[in-house]
Amino acid sequence: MISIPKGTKDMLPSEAHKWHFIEERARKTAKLFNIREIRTPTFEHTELFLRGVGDTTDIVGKEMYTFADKGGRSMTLKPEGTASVARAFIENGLINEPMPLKMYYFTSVFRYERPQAGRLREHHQFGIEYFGSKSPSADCEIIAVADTFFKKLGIDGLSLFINSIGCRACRPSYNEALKEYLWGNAQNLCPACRDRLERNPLRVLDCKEPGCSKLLEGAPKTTNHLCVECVEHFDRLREYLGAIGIEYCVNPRIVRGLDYYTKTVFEFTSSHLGAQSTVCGGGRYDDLIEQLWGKSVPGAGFGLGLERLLLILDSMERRISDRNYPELYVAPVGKDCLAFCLKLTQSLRQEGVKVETDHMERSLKAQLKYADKIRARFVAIVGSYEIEAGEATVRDMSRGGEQKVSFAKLKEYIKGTGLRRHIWRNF
RNA sequence: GCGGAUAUAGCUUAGCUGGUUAAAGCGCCAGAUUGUGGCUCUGGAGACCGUGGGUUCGAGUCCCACUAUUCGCCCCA
Repeated sequence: MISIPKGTKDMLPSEAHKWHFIEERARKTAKLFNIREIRTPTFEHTELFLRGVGDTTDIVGKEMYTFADKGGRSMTLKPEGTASVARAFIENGLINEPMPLKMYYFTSVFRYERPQAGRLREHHQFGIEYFGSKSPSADCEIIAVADTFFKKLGIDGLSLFINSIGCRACRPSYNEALKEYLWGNAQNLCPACRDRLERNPLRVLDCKEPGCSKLLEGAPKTTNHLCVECVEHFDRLREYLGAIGIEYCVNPRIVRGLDYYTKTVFEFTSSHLGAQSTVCGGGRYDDLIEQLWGKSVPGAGFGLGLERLLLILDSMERRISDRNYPELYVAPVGKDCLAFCLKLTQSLRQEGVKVETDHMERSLKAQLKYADKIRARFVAIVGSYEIEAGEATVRDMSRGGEQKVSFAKLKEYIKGTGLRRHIWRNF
């Protein structure tokens, strides 16, 4: 038996409606903010991620699905969404669009890691990217997009943490201060952190080893070493978040694992998730486009994990009902009526009625049983009597009543009696 | 890459200190007379008990290895 690859999941028909629900709410949210969709390839030249995400990161260093194609080019399955969008922005001259340029995407993300609760080797993200604005109002709006989306889904128990990790101008001096502090106590650091100290000192900050955590309590904070510009940016972001009523908590320990972030970083965590509690993470990346292209264009965005979102919805026992039931089931009585029923079914579908009919050559009794299971609202029984009389015997499956309806008026009857149609449309 | 836990039908599980044809519920299929669902009843299909080796007269049960799953570490959504 060939099994599914480690860390991947099938999306089965019985849970399709949950994904559709999430995707629809995401698209509606994006529309509210005037954000348009972009789609980029599943794989890119490896070089893009080396330059964009940064080769000191764990993602690039040990988690990428990299392979040589038949032409000998090194390709990599997207380990995150932003680099691809940045590449598309540059390559398609989107700099000439009116700024800011706001885009959203759904994408598969691939990382070679050990799976655990809320972590897969292929997962899916809803993400947004804003290009062209260096104003903290853009950071604020990005956070508002995520917040609005969560509210639309009816999710609670979320916490928003924000931080500023500075920019090219002030980060080096912070790194120095941090290194100096940590060097004095290096014997208390875990081996991984001792290594990080040289390569990427910022990363020590979010280590959860007890020893490191304790040491970090007295460590210098990024927010105390920011340059004037970064301080102002962070202050204004907080002011704007306050103005639109989004609650947040400043957490100086938040450092994202992607090198392109500057100034603002943030994450939403959920109490409903296990150890991997971050459901949405993002921030500002003012140097990313320049690193890839040479020209400087500021940007900011977030990535939001859809599997984790689904875990939250499940653990909240928030029922997402599947209302995509057939409006009508056409039940042929005997094989002789099949051709007639196929024709009837086909013409009803052309008129926009959701119809199902028999493909299992079941008895009438079994067909009614089946119609009940698939929750068809009506059943049209079509036997030789009905064909002769020119009208179907229509059974209302929730009430139990039966009525003769001429074939020509079936659609009218089904649609007209569908009292719930109005409610369905609002869903 | 490193730890811990688990592995019996499609799903959830039972299987007592090793002992004959491995159970149950749900689900699936079919019937309970003549063309009618939900409830009930009856029957059926479906398991090389994760894989390989060992101990034993005898292994689903004990031992070892491997594999897979799962939770956690690192890191991330």
